[in-house]
Amino acid sequence: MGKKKREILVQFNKKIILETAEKLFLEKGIKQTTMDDISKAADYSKSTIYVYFKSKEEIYNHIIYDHMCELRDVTNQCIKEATNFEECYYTICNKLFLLYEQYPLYFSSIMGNISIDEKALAENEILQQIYDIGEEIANSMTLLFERGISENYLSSDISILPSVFTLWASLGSLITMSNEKESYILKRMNMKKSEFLQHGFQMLFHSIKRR
Amino acid sequence: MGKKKREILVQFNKKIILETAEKLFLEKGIKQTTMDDISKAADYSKSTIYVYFKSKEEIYNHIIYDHMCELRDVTNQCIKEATNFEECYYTICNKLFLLYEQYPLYFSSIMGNISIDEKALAENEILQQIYDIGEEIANSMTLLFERGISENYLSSDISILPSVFTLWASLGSLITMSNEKESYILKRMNMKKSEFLQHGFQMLFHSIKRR
DNA sequence: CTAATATCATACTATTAGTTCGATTTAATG
DNA sequence: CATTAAATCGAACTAATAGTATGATATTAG
Repeated sequence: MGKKKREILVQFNKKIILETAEKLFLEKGIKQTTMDDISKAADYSKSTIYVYFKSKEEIYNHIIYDHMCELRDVTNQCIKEATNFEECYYTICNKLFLLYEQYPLYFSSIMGNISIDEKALAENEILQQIYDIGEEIANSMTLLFERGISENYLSSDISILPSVFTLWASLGSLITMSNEKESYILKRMNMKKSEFLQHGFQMLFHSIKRR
Repeated sequence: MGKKKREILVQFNKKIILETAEKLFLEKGIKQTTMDDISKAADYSKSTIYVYFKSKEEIYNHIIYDHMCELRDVTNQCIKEATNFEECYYTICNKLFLLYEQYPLYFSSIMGNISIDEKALAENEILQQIYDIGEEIANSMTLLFERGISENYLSSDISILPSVFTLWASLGSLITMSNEKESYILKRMNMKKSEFLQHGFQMLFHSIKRR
């Protein structure tokens, strides 16, 4: 078997394991899913699972990585297609919300791993890759903010990178919170989650908007 | 022994166990601290520990509860002493940051448990108490926002409760993030953590400020 | 002193991540 | 087809740890 073919097979096996793990994680929770569960459901022996991934955490990190790539693609898409900064801002906000709904288990990690500190990163390939994707996203957002300045939505003396990171952290936390507290929001604020989120997105828009 | 005296002893024992657990959690991490560790360090047998707390999670929740009480007291203090809304806002921001530094392990839970959804809350006394403290804090913040309106820092048609919760989530996430990414912030933005935070606090102030 | 209560030590169960290793299967290659 | 190397299997094993059970011992109230 040529080297190419083998490599394809390896990726194929990894993919099956990851997809199975993700399905189980969603069904019964990450903590509650055991390596034996994954092994049985994916129809590989446990030893084989450990050939492909050196720990459960590495499986988790690979899932995060894949979804961060999706996030990067989505944001880049928004930036490419938007007609102006403000529209792009709200589109990204709503896409982030969709991402939460699609991957509630991973959303915080996806958002929070944008440019994590470079600790113990060197030894771990997948963490390194996660870091790199985070940087790509941060760079795209920086470009978007520059566009915001040129379109006069943002002041030209805004500190771009600090603003990007503050906004990013706020959006991530807002979206997570609106889901965790959905019934509270309905009861105490008489708002649907989506209304609450729109309010929050507007609020945070004003945190960066030119004054 | 009178009932009073016994009750005092119970509280005393609980306190020792909690303090010991917290010390160990800080030293070696929460996950890495075993119930046997706590038992040995606190000098109670493991069985006795389980008389006072029904699980490790309950110990954790009691610690959270205690620190949420501190947070409530601190915010109330700020609100009482501040000369105006803006000053109070920044004082609370800085107090939150101090709280993070004091309790890095619990900060997210302290901030995030403000008014959690009422699920499975009924059966669990300490979670119920945590919920109640969260409500107290939310109420204080509501009063503060009303003062902000009357002092003309905030617009009179602001949606108070949604704004409080969005701000709260944003501040919590910002503070946590600034610590996790401290070295990144220094390297890429050439800012000390405290500078970055001041920038973020100002940004978020503009998200609520009257326009 | 007696009875109730609190504490103790110890051993136990159950779960699960991760390892080991020899047996078996698969497939490339001559 | 036969040889060989790589991949996979399976099953038993280790180590860690939350939580339980139990019977003995100590403390204290009345």
